[in-house]
Amino acid sequence: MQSETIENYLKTIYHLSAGNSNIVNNKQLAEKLNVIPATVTESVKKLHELKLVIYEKSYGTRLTTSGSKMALNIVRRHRIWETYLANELGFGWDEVHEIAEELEHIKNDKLIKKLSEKLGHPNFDPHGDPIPDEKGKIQKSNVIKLSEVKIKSHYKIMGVTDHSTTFLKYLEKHQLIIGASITIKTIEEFDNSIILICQKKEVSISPKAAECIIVEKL
Amino acid sequence: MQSETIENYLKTIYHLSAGNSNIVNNKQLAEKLNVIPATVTESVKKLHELKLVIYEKSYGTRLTTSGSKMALNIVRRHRIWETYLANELGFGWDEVHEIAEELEHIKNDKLIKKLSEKLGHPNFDPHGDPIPDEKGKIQKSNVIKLSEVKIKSHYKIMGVTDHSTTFLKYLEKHQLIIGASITIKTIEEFDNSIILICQKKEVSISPKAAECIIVEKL
DNA sequence: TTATTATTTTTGGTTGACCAAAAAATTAAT
DNA sequence: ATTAATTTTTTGGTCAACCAAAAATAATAA
Repeated sequence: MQSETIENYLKTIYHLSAGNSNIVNNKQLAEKLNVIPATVTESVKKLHELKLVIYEKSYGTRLTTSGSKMALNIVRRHRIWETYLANELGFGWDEVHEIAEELEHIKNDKLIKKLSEKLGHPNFDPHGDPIPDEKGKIQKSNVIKLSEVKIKSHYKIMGVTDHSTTFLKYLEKHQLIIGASITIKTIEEFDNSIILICQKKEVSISPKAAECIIVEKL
Repeated sequence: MQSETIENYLKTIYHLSAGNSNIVNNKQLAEKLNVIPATVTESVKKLHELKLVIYEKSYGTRLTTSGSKMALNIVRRHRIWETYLANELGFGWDEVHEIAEELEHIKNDKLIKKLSEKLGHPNFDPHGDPIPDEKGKIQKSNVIKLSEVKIKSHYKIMGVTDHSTTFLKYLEKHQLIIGASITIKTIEEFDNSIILICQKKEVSISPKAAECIIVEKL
């Protein structure tokens, strides 16, 4: 089995099992990997042989310890590259994923080490997703989307995932400033709008906008 | 045919034909690509179908205009990456080639554009090899190794291709400074040592050291 | 020019990653 | 519990990129 194929399978199993070692089924995998389930059956058998997953017939697949280690390393590479592309090379967040899908397969640990160093060894990527360290350890994040906040809690606005001028204008109009602290007042039952207090003013944010705003729990 | 395979064939044909459209034969290609000649026969037939090369049976292969364009683009990508790894990420010149062999296949023009921009659109890589521009144009270089200089000519020391401390000590001892102008006095017939004048002092450089010093003709 | 050597091509075969369709097994619904 | 729907696996097959060995062609030397 080719290393790029292995990496893509492990990464996908990792994501589908939500970081835990939950069981993943063939149909899901097939969908994410753009192959048919029959192909997945074949592949997971081989990965089982390689002791990277535990595959139980007609039941499902989960990562072994070494498979998990590899998966975390790929996730690390992917997110380091995304962060590097965004922060050091000025790419938009909408562009970085696709390029990182290719770059993540470059096999050179020193390269990732250098990139991480340049970035100041970040623990989170621009989307707020954690970057596993060299040993695969993940730092728990308090960073979520504004659309996921709980009522009456306090947050800090960390950034946005949409850089369009229309969205930036929206932020300005609603007086939302990156770095500002906010308190969630209520969430409208009718349309899920979020009513929050920012700089002592009450503002209402649409669910669509809330999807694009990254906040950190205080 | 997979794009990475195509790229490796075109790049290799380009190098073996020395930038011109000289004919390349299967044996040479097979050697460089680490495959047997029979495989090359098969592949160049396909490349001919794709109009990227002109393959004449039992005679040889050369690049078409579009094949040449592609080859130059790969060379560009390779050398931009090498330069970036060396200049921006602090890799040694001995390390960059291998990594660039992988990175050159990442298909994203904007990425190369950004890297080139960061580097100030260099026309030459750290080895003195020219970097083709976006259109494939190559700037003729006056940069050569000290081992290739002509007698009684003037040069400027541009850099070195060996970064070991032993070599750097050698340079110091011989009072060779990057940026300094030099004049070639003679070349020893016996052992090809180069006698040159640098900062008004006469020094003798061994052929081995001369291989690692990059100079520009003035 | 003929023999020898080198190179190229042909032929038949492998492996990895995939697919389509049929069969088997599992899960859900009545 | 039986049927129906879904998911999984099996079976047979493709395609790209490779190889080994034999046959054909070209180049070189005697």
